[in-house]
Amino acid sequence: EPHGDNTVILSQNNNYPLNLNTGTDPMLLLQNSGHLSTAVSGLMTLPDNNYCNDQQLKACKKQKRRRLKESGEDGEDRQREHPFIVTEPGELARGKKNGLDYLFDLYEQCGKFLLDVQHIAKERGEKCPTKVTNQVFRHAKHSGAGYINKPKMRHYVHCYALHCLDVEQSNRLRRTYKERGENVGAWRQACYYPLVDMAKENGWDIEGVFNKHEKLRIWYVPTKLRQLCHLEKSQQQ
Amino acid sequence: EPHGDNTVILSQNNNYPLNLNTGTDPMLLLQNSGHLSTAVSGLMTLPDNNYCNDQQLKACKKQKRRRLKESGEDGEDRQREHPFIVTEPGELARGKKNGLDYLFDLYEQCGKFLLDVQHIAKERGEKCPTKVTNQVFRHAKHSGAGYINKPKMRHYVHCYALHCLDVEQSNRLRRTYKERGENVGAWRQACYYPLVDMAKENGWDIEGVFNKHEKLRIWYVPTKLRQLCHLEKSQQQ
DNA sequence: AACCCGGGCGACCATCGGACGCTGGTGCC
DNA sequence: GGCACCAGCGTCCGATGGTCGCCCGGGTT
Repeated sequence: EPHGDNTVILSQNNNYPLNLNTGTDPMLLLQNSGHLSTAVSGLMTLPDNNYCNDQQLKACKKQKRRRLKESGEDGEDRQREHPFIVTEPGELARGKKNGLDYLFDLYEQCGKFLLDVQHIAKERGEKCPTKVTNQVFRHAKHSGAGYINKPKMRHYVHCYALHCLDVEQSNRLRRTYKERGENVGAWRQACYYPLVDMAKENGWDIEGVFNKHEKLRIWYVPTKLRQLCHLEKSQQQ
Repeated sequence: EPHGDNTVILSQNNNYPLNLNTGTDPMLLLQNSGHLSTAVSGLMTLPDNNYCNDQQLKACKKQKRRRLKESGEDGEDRQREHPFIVTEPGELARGKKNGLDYLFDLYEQCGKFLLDVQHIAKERGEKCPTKVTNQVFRHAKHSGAGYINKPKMRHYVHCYALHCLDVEQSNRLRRTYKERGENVGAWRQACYYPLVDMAKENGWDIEGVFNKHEKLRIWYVPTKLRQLCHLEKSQQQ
């Protein structure tokens, strides 16, 4: 049973979120303060998944995608990036994989691209973004950084956040997950909970947590993280 | 020759913007520092007015509008608000008109509605707007403030800005324009230039000028004002 | 070679900020 | 009453933030 990021599963009988991909509880792998997450009854699907389910529309979309692919200018397809694997700090990924240091460097690159965009905007007297926007991704692509794209960067923001806010804990988490042979998805899920802890210590203001950190301020707080904080807060008292 | 807000006209032979509605130069009415606006050659239309000019589309739109009006539920049309007139501070508008104190009060009301929306968002763990957004206008409408709407509020933001940042000057401007029997459009145009002055004193950072003021921070800087600042800056040196 | 797992990212959607210009209220003659 | 003026705001538009799930790379058998 595969599940996407939209499904956050909290176990019924203990206080920790359960990762279904591996069948192991990721929180057991963490030496954190460990008093998070009160009981939640059953599975929880957080987002209001209102995507259109119309059959014809879906078929149409699929056809369009195929058509684009086939007609595509003699197949000069951009290769997709190698997938990430869980690596220790400083470790280079072997084979056709990318490591997490590289992932985090992508966020630093985006920060630089944002600075570019801000300078250009100021020069032109246009409105000046404070966050990494579509415009920044477009600028990155035009500047030759075709390996940067919005869905990827948004997907791992909270992982980068943990890396920024508590390198020690982030590094520990990486080592632990690597050791146990967990996949990237499991590591990514696990990154949420230390952040919820930090939000708690900051009066549940996760936005504020991001804004206090120079490098984090430019990233939107992921919906999922905000929801987890809210859920946890309302369970707490 | 009527012209909309999209046309900013700078006279060729003096240093001040010219208001075409009245044929009088609004800057002559201002006792401000008065060293703004270097020469600009000829008429300037600031926005890139890329509106679709297709005939059929326009006809279609017009028909749609008419249809909506005709089919409209037995004509329980919302009456439009009385137009604003230039009033002195404290002066109540006579007849079927509204005064400028009332206009500015609308901005205060929007500020309150934003606070509501922020509280609700925080309660629900949703993302919390820092500016007056569509959502705030919707909330205002639902709360019975049907007289508040986005186009109106955006139209006069810079007038409210002047009122916030320098009541004295704002009041003087109102009195002068009233005295001379200028219409609201002329007064509104005149409000731009003192703000450009302030931006100049603030290193041309109009965004910063807005952000420093508690009540102004929640309003987007109008495009036109930003453009005027940019134009003025690039003429200056 | 065949298979399946899992994750990269193209493409979609609701909604946003922003603006135009029609419509009709209003005062004047 | 008729007319001309002008501004309120309904309605549109391009672009945004946000996300899904198709597709295929890659490792395993």
